[in-house]
Amino acid sequence: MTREFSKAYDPNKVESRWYETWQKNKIYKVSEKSDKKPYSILMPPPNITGILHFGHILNNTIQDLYIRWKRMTGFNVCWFPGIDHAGIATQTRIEQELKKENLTRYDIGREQFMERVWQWKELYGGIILKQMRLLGVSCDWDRTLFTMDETACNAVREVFIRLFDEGLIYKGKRIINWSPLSQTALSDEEVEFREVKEHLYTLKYYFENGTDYLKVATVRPETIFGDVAVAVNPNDERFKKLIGQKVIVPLADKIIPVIADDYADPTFGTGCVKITPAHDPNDFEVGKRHNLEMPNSMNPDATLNELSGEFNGLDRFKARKMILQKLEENELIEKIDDYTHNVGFSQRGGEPVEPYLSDQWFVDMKPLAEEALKVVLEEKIKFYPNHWVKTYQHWMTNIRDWCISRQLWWGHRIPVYYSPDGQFTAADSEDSARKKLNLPEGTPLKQDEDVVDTWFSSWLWPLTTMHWLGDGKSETNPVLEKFLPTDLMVTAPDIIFFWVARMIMATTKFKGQIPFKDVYFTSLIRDGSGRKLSKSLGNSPDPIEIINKYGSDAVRFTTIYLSPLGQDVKMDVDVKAQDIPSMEIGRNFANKIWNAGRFLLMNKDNIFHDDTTESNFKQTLTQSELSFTDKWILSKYNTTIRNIGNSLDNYKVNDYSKILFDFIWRDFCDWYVEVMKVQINNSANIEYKKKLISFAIDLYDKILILQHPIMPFITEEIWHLLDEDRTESQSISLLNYPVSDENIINITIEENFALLQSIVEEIRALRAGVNIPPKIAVEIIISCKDSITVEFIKSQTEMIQTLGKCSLKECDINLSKPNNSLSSIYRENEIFMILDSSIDLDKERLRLNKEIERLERNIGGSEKKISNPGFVAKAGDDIVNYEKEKLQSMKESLLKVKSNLESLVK
RNA sequence: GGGCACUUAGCUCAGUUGGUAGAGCGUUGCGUUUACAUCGCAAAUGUCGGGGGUUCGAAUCCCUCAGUGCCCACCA
Repeated sequence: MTREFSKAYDPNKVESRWYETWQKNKIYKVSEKSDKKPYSILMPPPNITGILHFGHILNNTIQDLYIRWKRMTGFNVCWFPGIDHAGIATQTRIEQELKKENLTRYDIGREQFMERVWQWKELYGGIILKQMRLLGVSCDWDRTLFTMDETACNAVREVFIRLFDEGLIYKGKRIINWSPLSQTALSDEEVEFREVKEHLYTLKYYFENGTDYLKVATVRPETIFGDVAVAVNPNDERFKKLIGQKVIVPLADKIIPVIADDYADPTFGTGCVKITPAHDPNDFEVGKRHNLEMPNSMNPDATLNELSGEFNGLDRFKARKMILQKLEENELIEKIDDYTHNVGFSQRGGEPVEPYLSDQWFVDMKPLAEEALKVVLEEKIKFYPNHWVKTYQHWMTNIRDWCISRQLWWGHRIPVYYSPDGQFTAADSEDSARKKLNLPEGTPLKQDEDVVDTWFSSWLWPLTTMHWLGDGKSETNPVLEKFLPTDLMVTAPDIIFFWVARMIMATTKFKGQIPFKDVYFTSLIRDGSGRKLSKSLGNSPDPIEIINKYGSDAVRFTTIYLSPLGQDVKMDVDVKAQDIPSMEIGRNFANKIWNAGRFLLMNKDNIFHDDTTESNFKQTLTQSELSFTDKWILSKYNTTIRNIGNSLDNYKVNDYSKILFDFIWRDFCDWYVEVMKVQINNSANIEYKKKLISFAIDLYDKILILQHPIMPFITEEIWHLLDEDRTESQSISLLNYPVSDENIINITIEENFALLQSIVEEIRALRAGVNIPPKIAVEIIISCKDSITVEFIKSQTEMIQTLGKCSLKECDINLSKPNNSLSSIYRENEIFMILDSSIDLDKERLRLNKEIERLERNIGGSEKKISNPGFVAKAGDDIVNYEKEKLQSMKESLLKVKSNLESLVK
């Protein structure tokens, strides 16, 4: 062999070479000018601080699979890649670096800080996109968008202004989720609730004049310095007469009223609740209703402030301890109970979120949600799996305003300008702000210091990737016209609200179009004990290591193979060894595919060398030269193509992988190749052999195309090896995906081949049952149920003999069982295996007895069914007839097995 | 508290419109036949979570109970 075709497949020698070649030849370059039907996908942009994890692998493999498949089925595909600036994560990263130099961002100032971030972005920000290349993703990298690119910035600004002008963005003083660690507001979606075991402290709030006190329960005694009232339920008889009286806040010497509000639940705690409007959303509402003051007793870093007297400057949790101590000393604690409740934690920082009263910007979501819900309920956008629609609907109908301002520097700065006298407006420049506010030229304006939530740029992703500017002047362009709406969005379900829902809102609102037609919610990858793979849990091996170990194709295949639509995937992770052993599925499969190709080429070479005519291999078998098995594999091949199409159309990607796995391994390798060997060995006709091998290579070529979307590298490599004329600039990924030819699918042939397979398997089972070594060719006699079967089996004598390692002595109808023989029945055909006398027959008797038991059991069930008048009357004719035939067949088999057993007893 | 999903062989999961169950891994036995030991051949293992209902017939449809996972809300 002249080619490099090692015994075992080595992905490391293949994968990176091909990726470079594809890039060099720009084969995935996209033009919006193509006449082909468009097909597009938006790549969910990974964070610039991120590194590749298994979520990305699954997600991008699915996308690449569809991109490659659609590209090969005649579409002009465009996969828009990109990367997200990830406000909080990135800023935190840079601040950590500054900390090493004993600096804070305030020391170097906003401008310099931004420079640092951009420098960092240039150095490390693209790592994850480079890692994704290892996966073989076939996107057009020239179209990569960064959410802080100028066009994206413009769009964010314009959208902000537009919503502001429509009154859909407003500024408000509200209780928001405050992250003390990042010192910024968060949206509701960025808060995770976890169950925490704490204590419920019942404190004594003494009446202003008197020795009696009110019992007030709280889990957060550190917030007492923000108390402005104690609320009781107006219908609570116990406290009715106390309403309007004054009590003293413990340790604070502050006098507050007892008020009546429905919020107080008489059945909970003591029935009295302290009202701290600046530190609890419910208390805030009570405060508003009663027009109460809203003193803030905390600093942005969650230390107590000067309101808290001697506790000023203490961290909230330390303060709690100290305050409790002091309360204890002053006998102000009535009792302490264990208490388990849910506490909100910052999703990114991991620390408990502080409900915090502050001025923030909000988007009024209700007007946007209406249309966004409609397009999903009307199935203009379809969710796969469909059950996510309910989740989506629930969120959309109970939607709350989105807090979009972040007290960060890294991000899109809020385009709002303030005049010295407190007027403000949103505008794209100071000048236009002055105009909007009717201020004289030269009036100094101050821009808002805050930036918007990262997701405020992400929600425009369908538009910004396609160069939409949002300024009303360029509402469309050739890219938008071609590729919007996109066809598929592939994403994890955990960002359905963060991202999917908001993209739908933004695109319907600003463009009047849906952003995508189908949404595929991927599985979540979990470890053996069901935990989500994550860096913080330390249960996620580095995907790069796994790819290096098993190959990208193997990782792609295994991941898809194990990921059913709509269900999470458990993988046997071995973090210590940086290993995921189940990746062997894909690696072994790749090796199998490799070796099948190797087999074909070895044969091609052998036959070529034997050939004196030197004619080429372009000639293949004619229709009349096709053998039964050739026709069978063609039928199976076309069935496979049809099934693949159905699976992919319905987003059953793991079905797709299984269909190909079974077809290539079970049908093509286990059976067709084995039969092919017989066909080659049994023919002396070199022309026939050449045609046969050409036929097989031709078929294998197409099988590789079928497999290409899920295993791009190995299929490209073998496809090139199979034909030396193929040049480097040619690619299997640009070929047409085979189309199923229904006329070639032949059920009769598939059934007959199944009979052949079963007969061979019966023979193998018989000899395995008595441990006959494979070198001994046993003698077989087959007694068939009819002459058609006799004819068929005789035509397959060579196959049966070779595959069953036997010699077929006789085949006819109604042959009787020879002495010293084993027997087996398959669909009323009896197979006898002649033994050389001395073999112990006990095992065989046991086996036959078991078979009799099984048959009798099934016959019993079947008879019961048929004798049931309801069954015969109500079941369909075909089912009743089928049942009758089955019963008849089983009965005949039973007779035969019984008589075979008797012959052994003799 | 509300919602969604899941419960099938030791493990991970298939099971299309209801007709008494399949695959891969693992286990056991045999095997080195010139594609492949990252392989081949064969074998064993299941009252399809419990109970009830609809039906001639339920892993499949309905109800209920139990368990697991996730999402939403979040009473001090």
